[in-house]
Amino acid sequence: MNLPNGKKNKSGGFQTGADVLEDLSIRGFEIASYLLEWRKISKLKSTYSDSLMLHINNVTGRVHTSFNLAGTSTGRLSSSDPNLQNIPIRDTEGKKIREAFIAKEGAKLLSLDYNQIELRLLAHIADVKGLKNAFKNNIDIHSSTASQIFKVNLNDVDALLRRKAKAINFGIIYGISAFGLSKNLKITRTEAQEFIDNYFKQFPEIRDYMNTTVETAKTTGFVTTLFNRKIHLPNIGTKGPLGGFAERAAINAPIQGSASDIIKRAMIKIHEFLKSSELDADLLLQVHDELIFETNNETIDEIKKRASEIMEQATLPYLDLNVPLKVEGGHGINWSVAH
DNA sequence: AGTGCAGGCCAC
DNA sequence: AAACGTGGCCTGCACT
Repeated sequence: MNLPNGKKNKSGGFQTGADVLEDLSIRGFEIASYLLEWRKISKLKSTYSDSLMLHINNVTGRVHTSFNLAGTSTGRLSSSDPNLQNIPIRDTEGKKIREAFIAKEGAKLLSLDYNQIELRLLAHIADVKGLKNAFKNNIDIHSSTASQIFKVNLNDVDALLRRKAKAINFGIIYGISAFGLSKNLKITRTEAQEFIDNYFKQFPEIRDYMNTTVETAKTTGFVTTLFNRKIHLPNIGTKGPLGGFAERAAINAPIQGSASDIIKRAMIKIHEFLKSSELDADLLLQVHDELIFETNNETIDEIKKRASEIMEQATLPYLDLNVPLKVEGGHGINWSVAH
């Protein structure tokens, strides 16, 4: 179509992913933006609108998922038939899907989610002073990070600096590379490498954590969560791309895995609490760092208070974190409002 | 008609 | 050699 040539995929065709189309669109090729729009709408229609209808149970009138308790390497749950852990939330069209999930008459949906649990656990596990201080003082973590790595006052952190710091914070949890960060932020690899160097200069404990974690994994073949659950890494230490994937998984697994241990402990404690109380509430869903309840209108505030407290204290008595866990909540007539 | 893979894209 | 972690579902296509 006389479009500029892009990269080939392994089948020999041109890549047409969203990042490629976005670039073409910016460069004035209108067809790319139309295709992006069509892809977005058809994704919502086929995967969510059409499919969820077919999953409505004709006895209960509800959609019921299946949770797989042993389907991930890190200890997370997974959800299927339908997957209710990837319901859209980000853009306005997607939010309309969430609005379709409504509470029964006389009740509301209550969503309680852990604020930045993975970065908090990284701060604890790697004993990162710069991160721990920010969390203890309740400062927005991405702004705080931007302030520290770009050497500006907290008040002078603008949206762009915060966005960059946020991308780095996420990248760190995943086992960052200059290549990945540059692609994500649409900057050069040199710039990305400078960001990463600055980051490690401000938070040297994180570099130490990454190095020792990968070394341990190479020696033992596994890493562990804060609750001593093992995660095996059969490809660690091998040559080639698989070895690289295993190293990044080794860095990520203790963080993601510990977070999943914690929310599972919270779910058990909340179940026991609800069973022993007279409160009218049901735990409907878990979405990795979030629990969604359906609660009687009169008991929302009580459930919110008690369940949040259980979630925040869920590591006890086995483990006392040196960073506070924080739970935020919202409620409403549908899932979009609740979140 | 069923199976499997690749590419793409939704969530945390 | 690939290039940021964990998943599941959809379409299109090749294959049996």
